[in-house]
Amino acid sequence: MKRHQVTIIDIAKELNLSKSTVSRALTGHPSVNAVTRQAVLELAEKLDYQRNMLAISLITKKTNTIGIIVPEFYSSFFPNVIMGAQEVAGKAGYNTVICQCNESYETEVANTKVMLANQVDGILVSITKETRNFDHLKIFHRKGIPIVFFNRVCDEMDVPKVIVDDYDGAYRAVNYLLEKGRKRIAHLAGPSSLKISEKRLSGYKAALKRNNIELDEDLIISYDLSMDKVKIYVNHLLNLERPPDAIFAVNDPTAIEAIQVIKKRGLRVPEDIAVVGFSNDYASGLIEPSLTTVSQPVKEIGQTAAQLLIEQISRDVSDWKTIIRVLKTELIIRKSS
Amino acid sequence: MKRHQVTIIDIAKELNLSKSTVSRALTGHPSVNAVTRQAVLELAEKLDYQRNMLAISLITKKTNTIGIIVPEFYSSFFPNVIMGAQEVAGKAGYNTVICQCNESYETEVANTKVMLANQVDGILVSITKETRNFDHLKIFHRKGIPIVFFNRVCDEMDVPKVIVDDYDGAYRAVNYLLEKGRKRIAHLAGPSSLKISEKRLSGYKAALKRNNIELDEDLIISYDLSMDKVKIYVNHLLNLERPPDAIFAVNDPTAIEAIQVIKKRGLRVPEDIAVVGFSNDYASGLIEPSLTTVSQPVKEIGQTAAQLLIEQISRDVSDWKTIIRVLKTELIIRKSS
DNA sequence: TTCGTTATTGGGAACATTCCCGAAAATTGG
DNA sequence: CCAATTTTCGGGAATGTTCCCAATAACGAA
Repeated sequence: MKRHQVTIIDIAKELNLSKSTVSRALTGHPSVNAVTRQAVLELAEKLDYQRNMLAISLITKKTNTIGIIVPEFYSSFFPNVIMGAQEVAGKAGYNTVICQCNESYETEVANTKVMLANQVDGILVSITKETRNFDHLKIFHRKGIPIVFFNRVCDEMDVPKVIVDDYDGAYRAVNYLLEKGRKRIAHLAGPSSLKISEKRLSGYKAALKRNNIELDEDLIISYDLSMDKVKIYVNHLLNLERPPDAIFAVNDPTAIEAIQVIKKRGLRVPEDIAVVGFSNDYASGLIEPSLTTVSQPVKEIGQTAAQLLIEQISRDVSDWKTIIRVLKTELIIRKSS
Repeated sequence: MKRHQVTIIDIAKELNLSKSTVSRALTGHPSVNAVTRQAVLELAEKLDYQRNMLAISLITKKTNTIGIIVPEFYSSFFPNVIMGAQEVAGKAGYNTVICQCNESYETEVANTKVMLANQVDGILVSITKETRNFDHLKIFHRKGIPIVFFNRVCDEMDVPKVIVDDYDGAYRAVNYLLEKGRKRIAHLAGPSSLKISEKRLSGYKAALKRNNIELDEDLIISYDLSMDKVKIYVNHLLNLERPPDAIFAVNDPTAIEAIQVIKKRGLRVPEDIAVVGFSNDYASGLIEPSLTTVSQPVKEIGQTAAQLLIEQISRDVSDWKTIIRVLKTELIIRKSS
């Protein structure tokens, strides 16, 4: 049973109209008689007519689809950002194609090709920890397809970005630890390829400086965010001659992992060593002791990113804005500090 | 600067060929001279030609896209299933459109329309807690678009399904609690509209019966999975004249929430009351005490679902199979029991 | 040389729509 | 009642491909 899709031509024939008229009636074009329109609409309803978006997109060169490329689904961060983005995209009539890269640069490039082939009207992207070359993303810019970065942004591209004030968040977190009397604060930093790592690191450094604490490079460990390594680094820190009395982690999963390791060693959090994370993931309120962390307005990140993208899409290529929207963080103080 | 998309006609003109020949060369059709093909391929490369999938899909009536509809992104469950599904779909050359419904029936129906409009080749779906009417999904069946359910399946449709043995998992969990000497085990059940709730409930009942424990209806609370209600129900249970000494929750978020409430009341887990969940979410290993739970092969669920769907797509409508794939669960014993 | 074959290629319909342009019909004003 | 509009509609090109059917060229064989 080959099912023939109902087309405007079917409707046209049945009503003795031309496809042009049916098209106009369906799209709400003003120059069509009210009765005719009514008849078309009714028949369309009756035949369960569905407009063929493929054909429409082919002509209009617009798919009403945006792509979202995220590096991972490990924590609750990206799923939540996506929810925010989908919410405003959906309201604006855009569909969403989501790609998750498993933190792999190659997958990111491949996903990028998928988006291109699918002719998305624009993309939202947060890069993987491996991404150092941005040619695959610059293609979009060259082709006139809007792109908006969020969270993990690309510094060498002049496009809109949605970030939080990582520097300030880190600064406040470390400052808080110092106020609480901590003297030796270690930092489990992310890879230097990511701007967020750098910013959080410099916030950390600034807080120390402000409090006249000398920077001890031994206490700064930059790693690639693969969770299995956390154990090694935390143990390394605890084995130092003068171990830290606090750890500021680049993100919550790292902080959570660190707490596990510390507890396993028989040390107490926060008595022996305080831990602070970044992001306020779902899990951070659950772990024992609950994690002090710098909370990001996750959903809002997704919303503003999508909004910016949609504005960009409707705008003309010539006057793309390179807005950088910086959202506020909030220090959530819990038991781990 | 209006950017003219490079088409096969551009290539054809430049090489003094017809678009037919170029098309054949590009698609690897055998009946085209080796030199011609080479020339076409090279020029295509040089011009950065990209096939227009819209046009191709319009003709072939195949978009190479599958849709995934999930009820929520709250826990790590669905993101992980999606990762599994995307993995096998991607390898088979399929793109993925993901929709998340916020547990809203209406959003699900809307998302369903999106999928239809986008002409997906098939969909993977797990219904919302509100879904009781399945007309919006039956449409796919009628239109000859394959559909595969996973996790939260629809009982009244004869299509492939991927589930775990919920009955068995619940049975083993409750049985374990009984072996540990618990006498009054409460069950925080999910809404009866979901098959998984029912199955887990009956596994619970079976385990009690098997151990000659009389069923106490007061200990069974069926709720709608909205987290804020857990507090009320757990408190209600603890206020009973003969409060339970264990709680078996329909899923991990519920169990985790229950633990929080119990702890807040000053009771100890598991000494005063044991808690067991279902799914082995990311958070369940982190909470204190760590949660005993029935683990599901999450990624595998996504993989098999996608596999089943793709088989269905390539198959002819006439001989669709209605396979039900039941995966195994595993009882993960941690500190909460 | 001529005919039958095979290897290549071209032409054009089809896919479902939109949109521009012109034509027919209806309405209005004087 | 006729010209001038305005309203309403149809025709056909265009979107970028695929695919079927011919047509042309080349190449042997008779």
